[in-house]
Amino acid sequence: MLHTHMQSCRFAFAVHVMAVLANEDRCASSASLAETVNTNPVVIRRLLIDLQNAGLIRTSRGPQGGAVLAKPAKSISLWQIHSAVESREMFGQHPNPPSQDCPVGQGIAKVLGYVERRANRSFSRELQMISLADVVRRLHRA
Amino acid sequence: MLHTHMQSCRFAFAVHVMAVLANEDRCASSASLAETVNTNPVVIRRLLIDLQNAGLIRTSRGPQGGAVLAKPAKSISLWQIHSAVESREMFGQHPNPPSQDCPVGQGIAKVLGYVERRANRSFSRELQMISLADVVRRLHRA
DNA sequence: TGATTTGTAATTGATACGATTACATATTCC
DNA sequence: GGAATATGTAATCGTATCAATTACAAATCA
Repeated sequence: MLHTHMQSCRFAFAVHVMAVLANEDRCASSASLAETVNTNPVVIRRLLIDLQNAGLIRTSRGPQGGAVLAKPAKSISLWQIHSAVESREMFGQHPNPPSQDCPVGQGIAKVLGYVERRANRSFSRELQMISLADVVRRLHRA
Repeated sequence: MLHTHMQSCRFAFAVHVMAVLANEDRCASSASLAETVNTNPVVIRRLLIDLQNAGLIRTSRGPQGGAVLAKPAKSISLWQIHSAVESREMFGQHPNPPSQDCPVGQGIAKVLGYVERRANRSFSRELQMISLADVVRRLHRA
Protein backbone atom coordinates (compact mmCIF):
# COMPACT_ATOMS: atom_id res chain seq x y z
CA MET A 1 0.00 0.00 0.00
CA LEU A 2 1.35 3.38 -1.00
CA HIS A 3 2.06 5.98 1.63
CA THR A 4 1.96 9.64 0.67
CA HIS A 5 1.95 11.12 4.12
CA MET A 6 4.42 13.87 4.86
CA GLN A 7 3.30 14.15 8.46
CA SER A 8 0.75 12.70 10.85
CA CYS A 9 -2.78 12.37 9.48
CA ARG A 10 -4.21 11.53 12.90
CA PHE A 11 -6.10 14.83 13.05
CA ALA A 12 -7.70 14.25 9.66
CA PHE A 13 -8.69 10.73 10.71
CA ALA A 14 -10.02 11.99 14.04
CA VAL A 15 -12.21 14.70 12.50
CA HIS A 16 -13.54 12.17 10.02
CA VAL A 17 -14.36 9.67 12.77
CA MET A 18 -15.96 12.30 14.99
CA ALA A 19 -18.11 13.54 12.11
CA VAL A 20 -19.36 10.00 11.46
CA LEU A 21 -20.15 9.58 15.16
CA ALA A 22 -22.02 12.88 15.16
CA ASN A 23 -24.30 11.55 12.42
CA GLU A 24 -24.85 8.27 14.24
CA ASP A 25 -27.23 7.58 17.12
CA ARG A 26 -25.89 4.10 17.87
CA CYS A 27 -22.41 2.74 18.59
CA ALA A 28 -20.06 2.58 15.61
CA SER A 29 -17.43 -0.17 15.61
CA SER A 30 -13.79 0.42 14.79
CA ALA A 31 -14.26 -1.92 11.82
CA SER A 32 -17.02 0.21 10.29
CA LEU A 33 -15.17 3.44 11.02
CA ALA A 34 -12.01 2.00 9.46
CA GLU A 35 -13.99 1.25 6.34
CA THR A 36 -15.15 4.81 5.74
CA VAL A 37 -11.74 6.27 6.63
CA ASN A 38 -10.10 3.56 4.51
CA THR A 39 -7.53 2.38 7.00
CA ASN A 40 -6.98 -0.47 9.46
CA PRO A 41 -9.30 -0.95 12.48
CA VAL A 42 -6.32 -0.90 14.84
CA VAL A 43 -5.37 2.57 13.64
CA ILE A 44 -8.90 3.69 14.49
CA ARG A 45 -8.87 1.98 17.87
CA ARG A 46 -5.66 3.75 18.87
CA LEU A 47 -7.29 7.01 17.85
CA LEU A 48 -10.44 6.19 19.84
CA ILE A 49 -8.34 5.66 22.96
CA ASP A 50 -6.97 9.20 22.73
CA LEU A 51 -10.39 10.68 22.00
CA GLN A 52 -11.78 8.79 24.97
CA ASN A 53 -9.01 9.99 27.29
CA ALA A 54 -9.88 13.53 26.25
CA GLY A 55 -13.50 12.90 27.24
CA LEU A 56 -14.85 13.37 23.73
CA ILE A 57 -16.24 9.87 23.19
CA ARG A 58 -17.16 6.74 25.12
CA THR A 59 -16.41 3.21 23.98
CA SER A 60 -17.89 -0.14 25.00
CA ARG A 61 -16.88 -3.72 24.28
CA GLY A 62 -18.76 -6.74 23.12
CA PRO A 63 -21.62 -7.09 20.59
CA GLN A 64 -23.34 -3.76 19.82
CA GLY A 65 -20.21 -2.13 21.26
CA GLY A 66 -18.18 0.63 19.69
CA ALA A 67 -17.89 4.39 20.06
CA VAL A 68 -20.39 7.19 20.71
CA LEU A 69 -19.94 10.91 21.28
CA ALA A 70 -19.66 11.79 24.97
CA LYS A 71 -21.26 15.22 24.45
CA PRO A 72 -23.14 17.16 21.77
CA ALA A 73 -21.21 18.04 18.60
CA LYS A 74 -21.96 21.69 19.24
CA SER A 75 -19.76 21.67 22.34
CA ILE A 76 -16.77 19.88 20.81
CA SER A 77 -14.17 22.12 19.14
CA LEU A 78 -11.61 21.10 16.56
CA TRP A 79 -8.96 22.25 19.01
CA GLN A 80 -10.12 19.65 21.52
CA ILE A 81 -9.88 17.01 18.82
CA HIS A 82 -6.49 18.24 17.66
CA SER A 83 -4.90 18.35 21.07
CA ALA A 84 -6.38 14.95 21.88
CA VAL A 85 -4.69 13.16 19.01
CA GLU A 86 -1.75 15.29 17.90
CA SER A 87 1.15 15.90 20.24
CA ARG A 88 3.82 17.50 18.09
CA GLU A 89 5.10 21.03 18.58
CA MET A 90 4.46 23.64 15.92
CA PHE A 91 8.11 23.59 14.75
CA GLY A 92 11.22 21.65 15.65
CA GLN A 93 14.03 22.75 17.96
CA HIS A 94 17.79 22.58 17.38
CA PRO A 95 18.67 18.88 17.45
CA ASN A 96 22.15 19.69 18.81
CA PRO A 97 22.73 22.49 21.35
CA PRO A 98 23.88 25.71 19.64
CA SER A 99 27.33 27.12 20.37
CA GLN A 100 27.44 28.90 23.73
CA ASP A 101 30.34 31.03 22.47
CA CYS A 102 27.95 32.96 20.23
CA PRO A 103 25.48 35.40 21.82
CA VAL A 104 22.80 34.26 19.39
CA GLY A 105 23.49 30.62 20.22
CA GLN A 106 23.05 31.40 23.90
CA GLY A 107 19.66 33.08 23.67
CA ILE A 108 18.00 31.62 20.59
CA ALA A 109 16.23 28.74 22.33
CA LYS A 110 14.37 31.07 24.66
CA VAL A 111 13.32 33.37 21.83
CA LEU A 112 12.14 30.43 19.74
CA GLY A 113 10.14 29.24 22.72
CA TYR A 114 8.41 32.61 22.86
CA VAL A 115 7.63 32.44 19.14
CA GLU A 116 6.33 28.90 19.50
CA ARG A 117 3.97 29.94 22.29
CA ARG A 118 2.57 32.84 20.28
CA ALA A 119 2.09 30.73 17.15
CA ASN A 120 0.47 27.99 19.16
CA ARG A 121 -1.93 30.33 20.91
CA SER A 122 -3.00 31.82 17.61
CA PHE A 123 -3.44 28.39 16.03
CA SER A 124 -5.46 27.06 18.94
CA ARG A 125 -7.69 30.12 19.11
CA GLU A 126 -8.64 29.56 15.49
CA LEU A 127 -9.44 25.88 15.94
CA GLN A 128 -11.43 26.66 19.07
CA MET A 129 -13.74 28.72 16.91
CA ILE A 130 -14.73 25.71 14.77
CA SER A 131 -17.03 23.12 16.34
CA LEU A 132 -17.74 19.55 15.28
CA ALA A 133 -21.27 20.76 14.56
CA ASP A 134 -19.83 23.28 12.08
CA VAL A 135 -18.00 20.45 10.35
CA VAL A 136 -21.17 18.38 10.12
CA ARG A 137 -23.09 21.38 8.81
CA ARG A 138 -20.51 21.91 6.07
CA LEU A 139 -20.63 18.24 5.16
CA HIS A 140 -24.40 18.29 4.72
CA ARG A 141 -24.26 21.51 2.73
CA ALA A 142 -22.11 19.92 0.00
CA MET B 1 25.62 11.74 16.55
CA LEU B 2 22.29 11.64 18.35
CA HIS B 3 19.17 12.93 16.65
CA THR B 4 16.29 14.14 18.76
CA HIS B 5 14.27 15.86 16.09
CA MET B 6 10.59 15.09 15.90
CA GLN B 7 10.07 17.24 12.82
CA SER B 8 11.93 19.71 10.61
CA CYS B 9 14.15 22.15 12.48
CA ARG B 10 14.82 24.22 9.36
CA PHE B 11 12.83 27.15 10.72
CA ALA B 12 14.80 27.17 13.99
CA PHE B 13 18.05 27.02 12.03
CA ALA B 14 16.91 29.78 9.69
CA VAL B 15 15.89 32.18 12.47
CA HIS B 16 19.22 31.52 14.17
CA VAL B 17 21.17 32.19 10.98
CA MET B 18 19.19 35.33 10.17
CA ALA B 19 19.73 36.67 13.67
CA VAL B 20 23.47 36.18 13.33
CA LEU B 21 23.44 37.95 9.96
CA ALA B 22 21.46 40.82 11.48
CA ASN B 23 24.25 41.34 14.02
CA GLU B 24 26.94 41.19 11.35
CA ASP B 25 28.03 43.95 9.00
CA ARG B 26 30.24 41.70 6.85
CA CYS B 27 29.64 38.44 5.00
CA ALA B 28 29.32 35.35 7.18
CA SER B 29 30.46 32.03 5.70
CA SER B 30 28.43 28.83 5.88
CA ALA B 31 31.29 27.36 7.92
CA SER B 32 31.07 30.04 10.63
CA LEU B 33 27.26 29.90 10.66
CA ALA B 34 27.37 26.12 10.93
CA GLU B 35 29.60 26.48 13.96
CA THR B 36 27.18 28.64 15.96
CA VAL B 37 24.16 26.56 14.91
CA ASN B 38 26.18 23.39 15.59
CA THR B 39 25.46 21.57 12.37
CA ASN B 40 27.14 20.84 9.04
CA PRO B 41 28.01 23.68 6.60
CA VAL B 42 26.11 21.93 3.82
CA VAL B 43 22.93 22.04 5.90
CA ILE B 44 23.42 25.78 6.23
CA ARG B 45 24.17 26.25 2.55
CA ARG B 46 20.94 24.49 1.57
CA LEU B 47 19.11 26.80 3.94
CA LEU B 48 20.86 29.87 2.50
CA ILE B 49 19.68 28.91 -0.99
CA ASP B 50 16.05 28.99 0.13
CA LEU B 51 16.51 32.25 2.02
CA GLN B 52 18.15 33.74 -1.07
CA ASN B 53 15.35 32.59 -3.37
CA ALA B 54 12.94 34.34 -1.03
CA GLY B 55 14.96 37.55 -1.41
CA LEU B 56 15.90 37.72 2.27
CA ILE B 57 19.68 37.40 1.88
CA ARG B 58 22.39 37.64 -0.76
CA THR B 59 25.31 35.26 -1.05
CA SER B 60 28.66 35.63 -2.80
CA ARG B 61 31.45 33.17 -3.56
CA GLY B 62 35.18 33.29 -3.10
CA PRO B 63 37.30 34.80 -0.31
CA GLN B 64 35.37 37.28 1.85
CA GLY B 65 32.25 35.64 0.42
CA GLY B 66 29.26 34.37 2.38
CA ALA B 67 25.81 35.66 3.24
CA VAL B 68 24.43 39.10 4.11
CA LEU B 69 20.89 40.34 4.74
CA ALA B 70 19.23 41.66 1.60
CA LYS B 71 17.15 44.18 3.57
CA PRO B 72 16.92 45.65 7.07
CA ALA B 73 15.94 43.25 9.87
CA LYS B 74 13.00 45.50 10.67
CA SER B 75 11.36 44.66 7.36
CA ILE B 76 11.82 40.88 7.55
CA SER B 77 9.05 38.93 9.28
CA LEU B 78 9.26 35.48 10.78
CA TRP B 79 6.54 34.47 8.37
CA GLN B 80 8.79 35.31 5.43
CA ILE B 81 11.51 33.18 6.97
CA HIS B 82 9.11 30.35 7.74
CA SER B 83 7.56 30.17 4.31
CA ALA B 84 11.02 30.41 2.73
CA VAL B 85 12.37 27.30 4.41
CA GLU B 86 9.40 25.22 5.53
CA SER B 87 7.04 23.74 2.97
CA ARG B 88 4.87 21.34 4.92
CA GLU B 89 1.16 21.76 5.41
CA MET B 90 -0.25 22.41 8.86
CA PHE B 91 -1.66 18.87 9.14
CA GLY B 92 -1.66 15.76 7.00
CA GLN B 93 -4.39 14.55 4.68
CA HIS B 94 -5.88 11.06 4.36
CA PRO B 95 -3.11 8.91 2.85
CA ASN B 96 -5.71 6.70 1.15
CA PRO B 97 -8.93 8.12 -0.35
CA PRO B 98 -11.87 7.77 2.07
CA SER B 99 -14.85 5.61 1.14
CA GLN B 100 -17.14 7.32 -1.36
CA ASP B 101 -20.05 5.22 -0.08
CA CYS B 102 -20.14 7.26 3.13
CA PRO B 103 -21.41 10.86 3.00
CA VAL B 104 -18.65 11.91 5.41
CA GLY B 105 -16.03 10.20 3.27
CA GLN B 106 -17.28 12.13 0.25
CA GLY B 107 -17.08 15.59 1.73
CA ILE B 108 -14.41 15.42 4.41
CA ALA B 109 -11.45 16.43 2.21
CA LYS B 110 -13.10 19.71 1.26
CA VAL B 111 -14.00 20.54 4.85
CA LEU B 112 -10.48 19.72 6.03
CA GLY B 113 -9.14 21.99 3.31
CA TYR B 114 -11.26 24.81 4.68
CA VAL B 115 -9.99 24.15 8.21
CA GLU B 116 -6.41 24.04 6.95
CA ARG B 117 -6.78 27.40 5.23
CA ARG B 118 -8.20 29.04 8.34
CA ALA B 119 -5.51 27.59 10.60
CA ASN B 120 -2.81 28.61 8.17
CA ARG B 121 -4.08 32.16 7.86
CA SER B 122 -4.17 32.54 11.61
CA PHE B 123 -0.70 31.08 12.00
CA SER B 124 0.79 33.29 9.31
CA ARG B 125 -0.85 36.43 10.66
CA GLU B 126 0.84 35.82 13.99
CA LEU B 127 4.29 35.25 12.50
CA GLN B 128 3.89 38.31 10.32
CA MET B 129 3.64 40.37 13.49
CA ILE B 130 7.13 39.33 14.63
CA SER B 131 10.10 40.84 12.80
CA LEU B 132 13.71 39.73 12.72
CA ALA B 133 14.48 42.99 14.53
CA ASP B 134 12.16 41.87 17.35
CA VAL B 135 14.10 38.63 17.60
CA VAL B 136 17.42 40.49 17.78
CA ARG B 137 16.00 42.85 20.40
CA ARG B 138 14.92 39.90 22.56
CA LEU B 139 18.33 38.28 22.16
CA HIS B 140 20.12 41.41 23.38
CA ARG B 141 17.71 41.85 26.27
CA ALA B 142 18.65 38.46 27.78
C1' DT C 1 -20.50 -20.89 26.04
C1' DG C 2 -19.63 -18.47 21.91
C1' DA C 3 -19.78 -14.45 19.13
C1' DT C 4 -18.42 -9.74 19.05
C1' DT C 5 -15.81 -5.95 20.19
C1' DT C 6 -12.14 -3.08 22.32
C1' DG C 7 -7.27 -2.88 24.14
C1' DT C 8 -2.48 -3.53 23.13
C1' DA C 9 2.00 -5.38 21.84
C1' DA C 10 5.13 -6.36 18.11
C1' DT C 11 6.61 -5.99 13.47
C1' DT C 12 6.98 -4.17 8.82
C1' DG C 13 7.66 -0.90 5.07
C1' DA C 14 7.92 3.65 3.44
C1' DT C 15 9.26 8.32 4.05
C1' DA C 16 11.50 12.40 6.04
C1' DC C 17 15.46 14.65 7.25
C1' DG C 18 19.84 16.07 9.29
C1' DA C 19 24.71 14.74 8.78
C1' DT C 20 28.40 13.78 5.95
C1' DT C 21 31.60 13.22 1.92
C1' DA C 22 32.98 14.61 -2.44
C1' DC C 23 33.47 17.62 -6.05
C1' DA C 24 32.20 21.19 -9.51
C1' DT C 25 31.89 26.22 -9.98
C1' DA C 26 32.69 30.93 -9.05
C1' DT C 27 35.42 34.78 -7.03
C1' DT C 28 39.23 37.31 -4.97
C1' DC C 29 43.97 38.36 -4.36
C1' DC C 30 48.79 37.99 -5.22
C1' DG D 1 47.40 32.99 -14.51
C1' DG D 2 47.29 30.33 -10.25
C1' DA D 3 46.31 29.42 -5.47
C1' DA D 4 43.08 29.96 -1.86
C1' DT D 5 38.43 30.47 -0.39
C1' DA D 6 33.61 30.34 -0.97
C1' DT D 7 29.08 28.60 -2.55
C1' DG D 8 26.26 25.10 -5.24
C1' DT D 9 24.86 20.39 -5.49
C1' DA D 10 24.65 15.40 -5.86
C1' DA D 11 24.87 11.06 -3.40
C1' DT D 12 24.73 8.36 0.60
C1' DC D 13 23.90 7.07 5.53
C1' DG D 14 21.52 6.48 9.89
C1' DT D 15 17.77 7.40 12.65
C1' DA D 16 12.99 8.62 13.67
C1' DT D 17 8.31 8.68 12.45
C1' DC D 18 4.10 6.60 11.40
C1' DA D 19 0.41 4.07 9.12
C1' DA D 20 -0.50 -0.71 8.23
C1' DT D 21 -0.74 -5.24 9.70
C1' DT D 22 -0.91 -9.60 12.52
C1' DA D 23 -1.87 -11.70 16.71
C1' DC D 24 -3.99 -12.21 20.89
C1' DA D 25 -5.75 -10.97 25.56
C1' DA D 26 -9.73 -8.93 27.97
C1' DA D 27 -14.35 -7.56 28.30
C1' DT D 28 -19.35 -7.83 27.18
C1' DC D 29 -23.75 -9.64 25.80
C1' DA D 30 -27.21 -13.00 24.03
